Amino acid sequence: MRAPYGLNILDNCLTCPVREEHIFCNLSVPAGQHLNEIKSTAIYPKGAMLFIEGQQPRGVFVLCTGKAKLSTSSREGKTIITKLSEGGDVLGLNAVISNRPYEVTAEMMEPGQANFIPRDSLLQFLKENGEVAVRVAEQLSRNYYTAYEEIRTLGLATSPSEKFAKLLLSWTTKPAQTDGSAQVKLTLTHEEIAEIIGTTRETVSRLFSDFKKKQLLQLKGSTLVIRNRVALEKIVQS
Amino acid sequence: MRAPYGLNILDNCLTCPVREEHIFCNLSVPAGQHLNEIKSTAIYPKGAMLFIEGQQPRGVFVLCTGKAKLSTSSREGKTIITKLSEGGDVLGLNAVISNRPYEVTAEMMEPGQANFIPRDSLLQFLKENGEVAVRVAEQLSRNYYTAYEEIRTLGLATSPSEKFAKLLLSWTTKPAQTDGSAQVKLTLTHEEIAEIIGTTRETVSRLFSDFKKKQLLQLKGSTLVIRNRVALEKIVQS
DNA sequence: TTTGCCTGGTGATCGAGGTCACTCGCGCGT
DNA sequence: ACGCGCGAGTGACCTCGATCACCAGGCAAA
Repeated sequence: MRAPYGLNILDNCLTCPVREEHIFCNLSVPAGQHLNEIKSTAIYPKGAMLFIEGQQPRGVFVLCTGKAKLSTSSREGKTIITKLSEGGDVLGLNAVISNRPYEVTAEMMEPGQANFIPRDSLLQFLKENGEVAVRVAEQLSRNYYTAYEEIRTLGLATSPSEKFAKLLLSWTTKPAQTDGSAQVKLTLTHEEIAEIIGTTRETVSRLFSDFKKKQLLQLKGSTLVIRNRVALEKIVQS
Repeated sequence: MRAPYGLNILDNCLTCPVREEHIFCNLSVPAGQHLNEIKSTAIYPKGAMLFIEGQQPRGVFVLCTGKAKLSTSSREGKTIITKLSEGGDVLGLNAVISNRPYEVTAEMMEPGQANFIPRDSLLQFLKENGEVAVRVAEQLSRNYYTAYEEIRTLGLATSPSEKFAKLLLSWTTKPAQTDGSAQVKLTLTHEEIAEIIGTTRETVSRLFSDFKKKQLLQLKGSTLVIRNRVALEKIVQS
């Protein structure tokens, strides 16, 4: 099955590669079938807005492929990115459950597919499937912990270099590699990194220069190489 | 019934003055009785720690009277206060539901009574009382929104004066009074205010001076008088 | 190719606010 | 009365990072 933007559509949750981690997919057969009926799927281009901060919640989006960023802005235009989402993430859950406006804007950074589940159908589905409701509660509290991590970063880690180091480490905790070096594909612009750690484009640029000079990292094309993990951890401290 | 610290113990949830707003109190009779059996109650002095960040969750605390502050700290000792709690609030809910360590420390600021519900009993109770489980989910998402408000304050409202103005306004949105002035009893030290808005004691002190000079506020003993609400709102902007 | 536009790098400047160092005043216990 | 400790007010200093202002390279559309 072919689709726009050169992507294949995943129209069957049973063969979906993100099936395992997914709170709405790895379900009992009847529940899964019910969910298949109420969901609709679509491919979104880069830059597409799944939903915008302040909108009334229409439903949740289940990101299958692609990447999205969640952000919130002030009226003067300052923006912070609060989370980067990948395949398997459920977006807009809190707003739907509490029936309050979306607290963030969700924008596609890389084209990808997302399933949409309308609010009413979802709530009905949850009432009928207690098992899934429990997963939703767990997901909500995971979201809450993520939010608190953000609060700690913004409120306690004072200097940009500290936050930058923290971010770099968060990108490489997953592979937990070898000697002390690790590689990451760098897909964010300096501007976006600045919005994550709450500083300016220029400062991020200077931080890269600094850290390169101090042998903490290295750039091979768009691949970021962490050279000295322990030194980064010492910068983070807090 | 008399108790330490000159406080009366509320031993009956049915006559509790915070009964209405309380997610665990305003229940059906059988559920309320069940809850009464699994809860224990105690009076805590000022400075008492209900629980500490990082501890495994033992259970939730239902604050009946008194005030508590929730805070999180970095290793170097920097602290931010994330929430001030009053009668009716449920503390530690997220940690209990998700079985992760308490994400904050809860410390009594004014002596008061709290009911304790052990984790196991609560989870069992929730399984048997779906209605209450729903309220818990709603409470979780309320907590989440509060956390996001905090993220916005820390990440978007850049200057201390902006955050300070925001805080002052948050203290007086409730009475929504008369002409444009409002009164609040000031119970926090400058140090604590600094920990709420993420700055230093000295800066808070200077902000009070500044705002007094600009006729925005006034101090009568420990009573804070907001003199010019609109001007504060203009400072907040964002 | 040319023309933009977006991203990135870097210097210069400047001001807000953190830090340090006092002092003052009040309440409290002995 | 005395000393003590805590909260508060304020001046002096100095650092860090935001801001402004350029410029260079890469990439895409015309």
